Amino acid sequence: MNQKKSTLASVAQLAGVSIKTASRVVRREPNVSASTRHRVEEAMREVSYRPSIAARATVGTRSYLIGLVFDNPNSNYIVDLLRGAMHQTREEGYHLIVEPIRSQDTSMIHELRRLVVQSNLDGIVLPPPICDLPEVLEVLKEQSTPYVKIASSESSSGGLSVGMDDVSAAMAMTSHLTDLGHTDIGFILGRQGTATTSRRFEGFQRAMRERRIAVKPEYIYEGDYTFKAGLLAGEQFLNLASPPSAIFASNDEMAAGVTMAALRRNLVVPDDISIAGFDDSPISTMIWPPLTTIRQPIQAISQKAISLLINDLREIENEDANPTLPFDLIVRGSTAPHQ
Amino acid sequence: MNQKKSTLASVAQLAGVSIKTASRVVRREPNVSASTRHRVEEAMREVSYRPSIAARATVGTRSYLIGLVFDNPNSNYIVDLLRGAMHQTREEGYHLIVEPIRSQDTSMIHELRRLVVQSNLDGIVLPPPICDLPEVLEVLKEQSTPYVKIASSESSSGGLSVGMDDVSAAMAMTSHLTDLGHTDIGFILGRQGTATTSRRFEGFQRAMRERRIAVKPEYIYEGDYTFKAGLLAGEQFLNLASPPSAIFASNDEMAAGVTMAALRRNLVVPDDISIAGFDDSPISTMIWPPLTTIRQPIQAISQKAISLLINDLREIENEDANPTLPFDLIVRGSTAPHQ
DNA sequence: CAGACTAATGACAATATTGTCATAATGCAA
DNA sequence: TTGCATTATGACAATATTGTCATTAGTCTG
Repeated sequence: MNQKKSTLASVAQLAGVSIKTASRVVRREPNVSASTRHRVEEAMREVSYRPSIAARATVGTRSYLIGLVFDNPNSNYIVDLLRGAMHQTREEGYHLIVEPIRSQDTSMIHELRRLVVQSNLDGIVLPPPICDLPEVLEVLKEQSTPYVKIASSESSSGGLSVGMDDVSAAMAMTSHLTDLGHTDIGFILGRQGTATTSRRFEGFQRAMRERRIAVKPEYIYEGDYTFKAGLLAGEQFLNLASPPSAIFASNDEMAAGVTMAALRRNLVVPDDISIAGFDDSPISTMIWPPLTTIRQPIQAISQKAISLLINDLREIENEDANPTLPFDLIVRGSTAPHQ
Repeated sequence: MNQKKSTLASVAQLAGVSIKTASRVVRREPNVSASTRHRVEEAMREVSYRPSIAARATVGTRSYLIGLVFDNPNSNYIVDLLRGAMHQTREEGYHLIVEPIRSQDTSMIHELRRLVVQSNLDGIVLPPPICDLPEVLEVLKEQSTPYVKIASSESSSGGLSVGMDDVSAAMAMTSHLTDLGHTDIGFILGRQGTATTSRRFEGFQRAMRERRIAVKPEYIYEGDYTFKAGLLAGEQFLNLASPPSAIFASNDEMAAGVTMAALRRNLVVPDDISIAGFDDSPISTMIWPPLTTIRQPIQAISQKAISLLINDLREIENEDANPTLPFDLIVRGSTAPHQ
């Protein structure tokens, strides 16, 4: 049983240096000779040293704690976000504190403040829709807690936001459909007022404009990201005198709804109609045929957010280039050449 | 700006007692006179005192940290579990550390041990399927870290498990169907070897036996909890010379698959065939008609688990009564009287 | 080679809390 | 009132780490 405690003191003793010097090596501070650094690192490996967050936090400078608050009905999104964030925090020797908060709740702001000051968070990750609440940003500025927003609407002021290039992704999907020969393409919007849906719609429109294909008003449906909205949209489109030959829904739930609508009319997907989704949510492979869709790099996004928070938020702060991460266009069975 | 630090020292000074006495009041230790206790509590309120977890953890007795590890493909389940666990930990003045682990990964055990010893966890919650891994339980016993399992299979040895009474729930659903006049009921099993599916099947069988209704072998299908399995099961059942008039799938994804199979044959649910699911997952209301299903009290279960871990694990340990929490039978549009 | 500067290292205090042990106050029986 | 037991309280050490400042070693410049 060589569980031997693994404290900085034991490392220092083993390496024959002072505790402080050992600390310097651990924290990658300058002014340590190469040889001692080497010796200490060896000792660290020997006793498999891991710094105690508790003690670090006690002394008070850094807490080595990153917060992640969420209030989002979409569990898959949250879990992916969590996975990425946890991986990165662990990588950097930090820990993650996760807190669910309810956006509308009046006591929310109060709880948020408590979380931030009591746990002495080094930073906080704000996924949508929380990242678009001005009062939240207010509190964080007031407490001067660094934060990174995830996929926020560009209008929301202040702070860095990391996300995906929704416009390009929607353009890519639209191009995929036009490349297959489709020109009559229906588009289903998501919930009104969300940043993502307007960006996705913009991408669709821009791609269509580039190809000089007119977008008919009756081919636009205002949905709300639900399966049912997709079902209704599908029925409405298919009832038209000249229905579209392809439908691009701005998320997978709605695309699944369209699929069901098509099925009800005994249409064969993708032979009779192509259907495209967005998000690569689990439902996209749970239905038949599986959906052609866009995969968001959610884990990568939250990793990036954490990494920014821990490492180089300061430097980047001034240049307001919100980093975007690459997406994947996933072609599955729901899209095919226009016949 | 009366942010004034709020340490135990400040509380003690304000109350005119020693730090130690203030600590005693905070920790509800005995041997404090009513008057001083009162005075200290007043002072705590005054400076809105909150103990520093960091310092507590440093000194080493209790860490006030509870761990929750997970490795589960079902995001909704995890998020619900998280919600309940977080609520309860917050309630009790503890914090929650969440870590994703991969059951099959060889380094998993090592990481788990690291988590437990490094963070000095006061306890850990083990959801399925992790709760059924003997080596995990081994590590925890070795480190003498208390743990509570969630919905473990009864065969898995040692430790308390809190969950739902799957048998009764399946019986309730079966009764619901027989009460509607159905006697030819198809049952779709989940993944082979999981504790839940065998319990649900047992409930189905028991209810049928009680009503003296024979269960035909061709009405049993071995699925694996996926949408596709449900689709295949549905097709197989509906191809039978005398197809069942109701189908009870042991989760909602499969029930959704059955619904799609019925739809493909232009059958009307629930008029032509009743379909029942299990779990009340989001898909149950995303399809049409919405599924009659069983709601697991997931949040309540994880709350209970945390509460047990923190408060009264010791006392209960000996009596091996694994607590079960009440479920809900949710009747929606997918079941109707037999015609 | 002296002087000055820089790099490398360590001693010690500080952090917020809890555990141990000692001391003071109180209650009660003889 | 004395003696004893119990209750209430506090002084002090311990926890693992980081920050401050001082000291030593090493290097460069003239």
